[in-house]
Amino acid sequence: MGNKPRTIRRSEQMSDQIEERIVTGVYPPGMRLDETELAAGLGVSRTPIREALIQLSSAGLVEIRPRRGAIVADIGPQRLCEMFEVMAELEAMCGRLAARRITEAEQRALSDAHQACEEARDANDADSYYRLNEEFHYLIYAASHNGFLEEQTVALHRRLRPYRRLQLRVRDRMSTSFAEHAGILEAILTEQSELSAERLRAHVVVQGQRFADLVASLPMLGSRS
Amino acid sequence: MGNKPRTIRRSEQMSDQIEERIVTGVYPPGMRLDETELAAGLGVSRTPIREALIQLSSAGLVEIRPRRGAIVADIGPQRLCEMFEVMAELEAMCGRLAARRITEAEQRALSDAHQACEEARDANDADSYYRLNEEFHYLIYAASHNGFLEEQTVALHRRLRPYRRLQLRVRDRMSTSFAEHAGILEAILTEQSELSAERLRAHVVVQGQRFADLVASLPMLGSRS
DNA sequence: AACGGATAAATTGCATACAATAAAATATGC
DNA sequence: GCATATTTTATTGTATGCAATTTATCCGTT
Repeated sequence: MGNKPRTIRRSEQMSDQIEERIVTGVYPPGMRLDETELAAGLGVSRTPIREALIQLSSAGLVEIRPRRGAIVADIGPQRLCEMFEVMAELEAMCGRLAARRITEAEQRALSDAHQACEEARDANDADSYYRLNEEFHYLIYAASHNGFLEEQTVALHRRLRPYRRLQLRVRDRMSTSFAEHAGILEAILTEQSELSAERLRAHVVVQGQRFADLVASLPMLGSRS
Repeated sequence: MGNKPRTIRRSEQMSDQIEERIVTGVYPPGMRLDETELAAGLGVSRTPIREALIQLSSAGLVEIRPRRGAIVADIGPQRLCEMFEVMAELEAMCGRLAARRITEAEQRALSDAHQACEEARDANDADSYYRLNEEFHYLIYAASHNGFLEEQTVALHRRLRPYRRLQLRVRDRMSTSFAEHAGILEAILTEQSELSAERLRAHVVVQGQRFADLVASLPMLGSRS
């Protein structure tokens, strides 16, 4: 697909770097992000760092408190549930549109992705499954043929990523997830738009609920300086 | 309601200023935003301006092309339709949740807002109606009791505002809009969540379509430097 | 010894200076 | 005379310096 103008701005690169470290948990929620420290660590001046932090703040990944510095966004259980609620609806919308608009090539790609998930499940490879699961979902977003919706959904997905990581190890996660995927795939391939939407919504909602339970059990996680 | 920590950052203020001028059409889509010029005009240095532009870029209101400066986002008809499609779904979701969760106080406020709209319609006061219409919708967002959803919906609403302005003068816009509002209000007050969602979706979709027609008729508007 | 206030240190926010790149203008060759 | 190459100019991107405010430390008082 058409790759964008490819920015060479340092602040963009810094933003990507920091975002990567946030979503992979290197910088855990609540961690303080010192501008000078980051600048020194990444080998640039404070200016690109500041610009990157502002960008990440707009994306909701960090929180900037005036005169008090930036911290990795530490989203409370309440708000997290709200975000999953919206995520479920966005995914449902992607599914509804995808069922109506998916091309044959996209159908094949989606089926392939599903099969790849199956192999990862059989191999009990959680890391691979996580990655392939993501690809499966992203293909649905793209098949909606609504570029704006795709972007919004991807953005929110990324934003929830640091929290989703926590539920990787839940018992039988892969099997239930895969079974749900099968239902979703079938609904999309048979162009049942409302059924696709419904199944995707349920798929995400259950993730959110699972997650909420997990959060409730773990009192709190790394609020480090 | 709870007002936030109230930032004193200049870049935030600049961002608000520039956003205001964009959504009110003072800075029309496609217009070049010169950092030095803006800085001089707003009485600050380039730094807060740059930070503001980055923020607005994240919000989708301006587009920053590397080394080539920023322009007010000029969204094509295609993408605009996509955005209205998403907007319709977000509003529908707000309506669905609002119907289930609205409090009695919020019911009264919503009814009052509706009545205010009626008065503006009777007075044939388009400007007032536009403002009151916005309030009506915002009350529904808030009544969803999902703060994240509310934020996202408001953000997208704002982003579409410069384009919505164009259809203010469509014949009988107020009357049809008001009639649709009546149906929406009734569905919410009787707690019919799916009906609320459906009517809100239709209400927004029709806006999007009206707008698309309008865009198609006007070949293009102000792409000036 | 604990609490409160004053001073000191550190960090953010803004302004300015400089460097790098793209656009414009001018000159040059055919 | 037009197209192309080169210089000039303007604007963005980055670094640094300074001021303002917050946070930490230290000392005095109760």
